[in-house]
Amino acid sequence: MKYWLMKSEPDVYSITDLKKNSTTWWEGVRNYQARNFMTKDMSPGDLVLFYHSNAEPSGVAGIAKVSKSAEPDQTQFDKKSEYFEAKASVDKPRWYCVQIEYVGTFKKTVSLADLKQQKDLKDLPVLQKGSRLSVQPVTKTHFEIIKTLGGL
DNA sequence: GCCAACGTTGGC
DNA sequence: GCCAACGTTGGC
Repeated sequence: MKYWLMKSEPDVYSITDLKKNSTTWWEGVRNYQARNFMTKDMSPGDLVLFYHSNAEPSGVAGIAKVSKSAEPDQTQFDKKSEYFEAKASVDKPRWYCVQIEYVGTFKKTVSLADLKQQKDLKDLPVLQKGSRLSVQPVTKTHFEIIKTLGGL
């Protein structure tokens, strides 16, 4: 089993939305490295730190898990979607996404400031300068520390 | 709103 | 295959 951190802007899709919907396809990822993590390395059952970016405060808001392995992201075929990809076709999809399922919401978001205070988390990818990747692997140790900080 | 960091594109 | 220009991300 692996552990991940996935970013979302809560104005677009928050942990509360995921709780409401129970599951969601993680559509809209348009970065090759993030895509490759989803297609090659993620498996159902993997656990996910749900990270709110561009938020007040930004930080880890809860836990989800991978419920279905990667399939073609349908939004790339939709001309009306902001995620439309002209170079993709149903025969040759370019973008993929996994389905994730709600697990739990932290009592209080573990903010970036909280994360930075933890010496044991100094190597956490999301804390590194210029870290923009929206799907990142995290170690089991880091996952457990953050889960505990979040009260789960 | 600013801007540093990073990814992608496209001319050559 | 290089690299300048451009677009995006995301903290502050």
